[in-house]
Amino acid sequence: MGERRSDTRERIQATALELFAEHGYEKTSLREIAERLHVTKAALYYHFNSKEDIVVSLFDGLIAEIDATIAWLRDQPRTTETRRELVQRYARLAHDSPPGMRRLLQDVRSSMRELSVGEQLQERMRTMVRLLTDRDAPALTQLKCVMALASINAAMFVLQDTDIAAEERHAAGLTLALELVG
Amino acid sequence: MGERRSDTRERIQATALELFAEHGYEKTSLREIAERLHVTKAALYYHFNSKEDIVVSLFDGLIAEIDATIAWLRDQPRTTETRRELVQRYARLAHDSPPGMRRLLQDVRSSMRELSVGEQLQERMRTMVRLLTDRDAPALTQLKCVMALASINAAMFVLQDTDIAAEERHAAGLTLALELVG
Amino acid sequence: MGERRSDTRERIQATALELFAEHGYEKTSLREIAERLHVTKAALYYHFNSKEDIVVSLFDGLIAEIDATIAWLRDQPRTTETRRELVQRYARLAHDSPPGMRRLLQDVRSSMRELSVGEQLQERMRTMVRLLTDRDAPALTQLKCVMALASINAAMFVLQDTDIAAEERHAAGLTLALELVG
Amino acid sequence: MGERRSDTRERIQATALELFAEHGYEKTSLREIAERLHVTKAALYYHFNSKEDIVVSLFDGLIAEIDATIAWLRDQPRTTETRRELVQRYARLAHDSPPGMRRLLQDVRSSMRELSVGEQLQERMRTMVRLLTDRDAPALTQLKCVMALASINAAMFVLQDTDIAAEERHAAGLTLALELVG
DNA sequence: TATGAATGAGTGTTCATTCAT
DNA sequence: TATGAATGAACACTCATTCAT
Repeated sequence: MGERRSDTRERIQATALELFAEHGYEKTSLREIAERLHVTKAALYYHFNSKEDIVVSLFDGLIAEIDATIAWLRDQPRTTETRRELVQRYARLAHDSPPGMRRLLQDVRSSMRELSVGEQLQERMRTMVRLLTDRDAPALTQLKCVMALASINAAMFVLQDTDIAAEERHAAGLTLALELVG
Repeated sequence: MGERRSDTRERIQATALELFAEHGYEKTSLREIAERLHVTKAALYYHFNSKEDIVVSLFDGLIAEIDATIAWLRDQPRTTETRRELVQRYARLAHDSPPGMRRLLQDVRSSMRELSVGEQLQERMRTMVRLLTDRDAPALTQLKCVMALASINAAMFVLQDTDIAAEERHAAGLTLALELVG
Repeated sequence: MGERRSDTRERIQATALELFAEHGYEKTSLREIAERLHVTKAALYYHFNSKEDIVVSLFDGLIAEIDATIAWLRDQPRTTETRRELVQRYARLAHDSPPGMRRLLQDVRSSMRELSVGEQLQERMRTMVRLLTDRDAPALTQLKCVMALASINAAMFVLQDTDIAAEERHAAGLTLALELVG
Repeated sequence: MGERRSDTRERIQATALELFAEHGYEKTSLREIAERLHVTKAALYYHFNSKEDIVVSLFDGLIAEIDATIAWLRDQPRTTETRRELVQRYARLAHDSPPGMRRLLQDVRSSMRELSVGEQLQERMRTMVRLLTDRDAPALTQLKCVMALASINAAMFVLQDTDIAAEERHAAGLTLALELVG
């Protein structure tokens, strides 16, 4: 043997991500996940403590990376250069996430409103914005910061039905984001 | 005489809006709505055919206004001036909607994904963007258009925990939107 | 004026008969009846005391006629001639009933099991059979009697998908019935 | 070891059959079934996908046997001998079914009108009749065929309140059926 | 002769979760 | 490392019925 050691946990995560992205967290039932994996619901509970635990596990790599970014950000001066660098890091993060991840992220505010992980993510976002601008910067400046990050996410979805390629959409998002943080 | 005649329908709508905005459409049950109104669930069904019917009714004023805007838009040349005018109209629409409405709107993409009314609203949004830019405009241009409208919505929510007043947030959203379609 | 005097009651009966025959008594709701008549459910309650009251009213003409037949039957000798005469009367009754009525009759045993009117009708049937044969006649004789009457009802329905005309089906039912009591 | 392994599914079927036979399919609620079994409604859904699924499961042994009979019938010449043989097979089927089954069967036409399984059973019946007689046989002949099978069912119920024993009733039904198919 | 508004009790169904094996 | 069996709480929805107007 050697490094077998049940990939089931990973398979659950992958399937859950697929389905959460497709129908949303609330509308996806554990039954669906289990069925698509040809295991029983109870099996899910062997690997995770609850439904929420599954979604949390999906995000914790990302959250760690965001935390690292925040840590780095704390040591930087609040200059335009820093802001551009942050935008680029964030874009890379988004770009390297699986598509389901990005889709899920998009919905965090609404579908996962009452989940702790939702609150955690939003908290991180707020922190980043706070670290990017003075807390008493004008509303417009702060809004631009927020929309910069939002643009990167949005780019992947809002032009989906056009014939613009994914890479081009991503590039457009990054360009706009950079423009917004000036 | 005058305006008696059971305002229950309106009260249902108001309460539903409150709760949908607070917890999302899916997570709000008819029981909650009924209880908050001190009526039975069955009473809701006297006034509406289904849960979806309630949420639809909340949106249909707005949808009509968007349709009017779209109709107007079709007759305009695709100039910067038109774009600015549209942004202003849209901002006015958003500004005049009750806060719950705006919140609900924010979540249309995710919480109301499988509802016909969700699809309808997104379709309208796509139409507006298509009418604002050439269909073969560069991705960046199109994305800016989308983010312009998004900024107006977002302004109300993303800076909510700061000490910036609602009016100032709204103004910032409008300013950014104008800049983006500029 | 003169003989106006609301035909609503009759219209309710007609519509109820239609729907009861189509979907069965249980599966037909007062809402459906009311909607098809373009009146409110409450209007039904002005004309009838309950849902059961409606179905009872549909049958009471028929029950009266059956009672008359039973009264006549009591005075007859239990001869073949009497049996043939009864069969003919019953066939005429069935033939003159609206098709919905016959269909409903067919289902009395099952769909209206817990309704008093169902029990009443079955009771009448049993009485007729008892009056036709000695109570200690062999099982076969009694069964034939029952099946004779059943044939008349069944004829209208069981061959419905063939290309045999209604009149011919009815005639076949009568012929078989006569043969059975013969 | 041996035959442990939760007989719950079978117990659900037995109880459902009882209740369906007693009050009809529509009037029997899952709550009643569950209560009589001292389980929760949700337990029923562990074993069956829906209420209809339960009733379908009750019939599928019978349907298989009817299908076998039909298959056999297809290979036979349409002689009196074949008809008599069929009647005997059918009588055996009926005789070997639990009483609730027969009762339920009796009501298929009316209480289970909108259920697929109801349509399936009726379809089988029509097929048998078609295979028994030429499709252009006189109405009377076809009707006799139908009533032959009906007699076997009816015999068990119509004389139930007399003091005739079940076995004698069954025999009478068979005798009449044989007489009818000539 | 109706209607508008509402109710209480019920329906079938789905869910996340548990636990002995 | 799983499964079979079950639960309790909820859900959207429908029904026959009532009653003031």
